[in-house]
Amino acid sequence: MGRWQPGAEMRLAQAGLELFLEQGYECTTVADIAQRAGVTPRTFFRYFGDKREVVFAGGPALQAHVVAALDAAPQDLPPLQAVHRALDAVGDLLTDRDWSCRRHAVIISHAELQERELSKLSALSTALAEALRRRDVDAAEAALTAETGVLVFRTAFERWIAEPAERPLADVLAECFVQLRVLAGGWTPPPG
Amino acid sequence: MGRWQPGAEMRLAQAGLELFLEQGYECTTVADIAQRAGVTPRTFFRYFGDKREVVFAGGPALQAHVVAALDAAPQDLPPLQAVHRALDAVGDLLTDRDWSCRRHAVIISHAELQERELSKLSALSTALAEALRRRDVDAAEAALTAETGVLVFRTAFERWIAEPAERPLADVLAECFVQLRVLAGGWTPPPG
DNA sequence: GTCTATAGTACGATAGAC
DNA sequence: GTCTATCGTACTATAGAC
Repeated sequence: MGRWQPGAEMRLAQAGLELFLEQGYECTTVADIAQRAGVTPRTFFRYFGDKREVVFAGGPALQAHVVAALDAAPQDLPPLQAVHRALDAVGDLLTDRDWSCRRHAVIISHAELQERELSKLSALSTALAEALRRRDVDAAEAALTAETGVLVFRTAFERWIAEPAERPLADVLAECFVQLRVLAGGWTPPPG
Repeated sequence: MGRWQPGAEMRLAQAGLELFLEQGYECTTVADIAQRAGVTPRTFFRYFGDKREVVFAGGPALQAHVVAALDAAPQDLPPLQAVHRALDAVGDLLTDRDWSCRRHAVIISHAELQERELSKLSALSTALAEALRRRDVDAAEAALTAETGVLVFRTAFERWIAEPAERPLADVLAECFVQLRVLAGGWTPPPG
């Protein structure tokens, strides 16, 4: 066995989330997180560019999953419906609703983390826009469609977290897409 | 004459933008900005919570102007059209396109500033949603409508900056709203 | 792994406007 | 005198350089 335990990144991510919940984001130093994970602050900055990043540890994998889902969606789907299909795939990796709630509570507890969250979702938009371009969607339309899809997802996610009743995230997402169509195009769902 | 020149905040904002353009955001310290503005770093932090804020000096006034425009819009307008009307009012205060370009160039030059920009636009969304609630729009619909409007505005602003031809921002904004309706609701503009 | 620059905070002092 | 804006200093923590 080596000089150090494997899985430093995961230990750091878990320690960070725990400490932010226990004593708050501001009152937690990088040194605290590193100590709980059994490494030095130097190692923390090896895995995470800054203190905020520790909250977004699983992000790249999630983004790759969503982009793959968009690439796998039927080619004849209209762009926004394809994006909807892709965002449904988030549910595959967000199985632990309790963890999502805790993580969300940490994020809304501090402006720095909310900023970073917006930045991460913006990066997801960009990645989805690139995937739309691979489907021969015009660049301007791709950008607007991807941003719109991510906005609807964000709205749906926040409702899902806030709701007491535990219904599938995909249901809330579909509901929000209907609401977007209503407010944007004046479309109303058919009766019955 | 007093010990200090008036208008420290405006001098700091101008010095900050200049220095970020001249030598880059990273290579500019708060002390540099303070020195060019003729104050100490301590005074910088009196006016701006952190180094990034200096780029967003005019923000609160702009937001108040847009919110006032939404409050002044006819009550019978559908929510998203009222938001569109409000965002048209941004053009009243963004008269200097050259300055907008320089400011935009600074923002896209560094991730920290892009993050803060998203955060500011998010705050604008929240303020517009509150204004929609004053028009008796349901809370969930107000939030989604405001976010959608700001998203369309952001897209329009970026196109306006990128375009070589100098057409009014309001024209680009209208174009983007049409594109949103098309991609969201399948609506197409009437021929002729 | 150690060292250092910079961001950002806390407290106190000072100088002018009124 | 009060109020407000500036400055000085000492300090912690982040983040990057060596």
